[in-house]
Amino acid sequence: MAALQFELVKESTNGGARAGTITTDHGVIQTPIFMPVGTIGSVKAVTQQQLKQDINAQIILGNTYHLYLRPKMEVLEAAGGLHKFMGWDRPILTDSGGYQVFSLANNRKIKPEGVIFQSHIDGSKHLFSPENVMDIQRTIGADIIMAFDECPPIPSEYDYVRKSMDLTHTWLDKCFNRLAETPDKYGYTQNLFPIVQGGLYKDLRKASCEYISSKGAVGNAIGGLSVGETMEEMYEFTALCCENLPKDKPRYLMGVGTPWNILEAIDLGIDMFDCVMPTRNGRNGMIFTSQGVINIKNLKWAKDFSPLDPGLPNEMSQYYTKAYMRHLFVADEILGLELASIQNLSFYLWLVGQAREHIIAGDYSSWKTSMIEQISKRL
RNA sequence: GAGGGCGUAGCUCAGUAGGUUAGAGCGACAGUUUGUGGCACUGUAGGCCGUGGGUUCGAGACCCAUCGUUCUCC
Repeated sequence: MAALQFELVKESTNGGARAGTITTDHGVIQTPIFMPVGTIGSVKAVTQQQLKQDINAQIILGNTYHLYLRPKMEVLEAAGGLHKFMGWDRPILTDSGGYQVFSLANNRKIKPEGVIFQSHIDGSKHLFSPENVMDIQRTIGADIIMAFDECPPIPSEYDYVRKSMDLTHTWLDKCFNRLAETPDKYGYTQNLFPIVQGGLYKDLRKASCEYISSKGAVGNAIGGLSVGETMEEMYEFTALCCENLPKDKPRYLMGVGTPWNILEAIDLGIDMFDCVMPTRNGRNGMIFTSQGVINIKNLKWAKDFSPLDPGLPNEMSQYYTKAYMRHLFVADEILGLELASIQNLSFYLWLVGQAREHIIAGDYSSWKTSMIEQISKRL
């Protein structure tokens, strides 16, 4: 089996946007792509069949930290990896748990050799090091695995961010070494993506990009954004990273974002995205549609019997009405969570598919401007 | 018929020894959510405190009457 390959299909002439294909041992991904988040082996409220048939997800995410705690490695190993365990034969990417260093800040301690986490489930303590995070990701068996990094909050002091970045770089070397020492477990290739850090400091970001680029990885990720900065800062630093990361490798902007964030970042040269927003916000009643954003709990939808999203080709978006969706949410019905998740993910996947088509057609920038205006409206 | 309990926000109820603009939970309405611990979080509106008298500087609290409701006994 072969390492991940990235092929550029088309590049914009008046921006950084590009269309490409990523080939993995579990199939091809057409970029730019959005990857639904399935932290513990489940894209919450959505079945694998729906992911394929309704949403057209090409790759999904898992999370090392969460899968390690549940169902635990012995189960995943016995199952033959996460693909078989959850019944998903398309590509999977696992995040390393680096983000949990940030999001579970109250329950961990950072040391040079790794991070000691206190489990949010039973309070037990676990050391996550670059080495054992690689081992864990070997057992989970994702096609793309992420380096173990530290994601400092924004704002953070320069000295802290610099030290944190150095630590992330040191850990990166250890990740590569460990991966080289250990064989693929399930007969297909696992590909390590390093992660750029450096906070909101241009010199650090640039240095991090250079260091990450020097590793010659098959793909590269930008971390440490969408953690408290303004939208302008996020775009500025995304642009800076794109300029300083290899052109011929996929670029993954971690944790981003809103639909309009994604369209802007595509224009800057990003190929891959993931975000909990379509699923988590969907479960809280925020519906993304091709016409704009809906808070489905609002009274104004109570008697609106128009389709949830008349602009999507997706069957579910045509079949159910806004009024029915509001009813499901007000009544706290489980089906509402499911339909909202499917709608939002369908929309995200539709949107990046449209972006790809317009990149190939050569009119991405003008399309992007009008599309952002349309989809960011509050309905 | 006799005796007792209870009437405070849409609902369920708190309201200390009578002391400024009467509170909570739920519900309603709205806002937030960016490499997912947490169908979560934040806010706003909504009350002649059943009604009418009285005591008092001051009553949701005390007294009288009245209406409603509920329980026990005959």
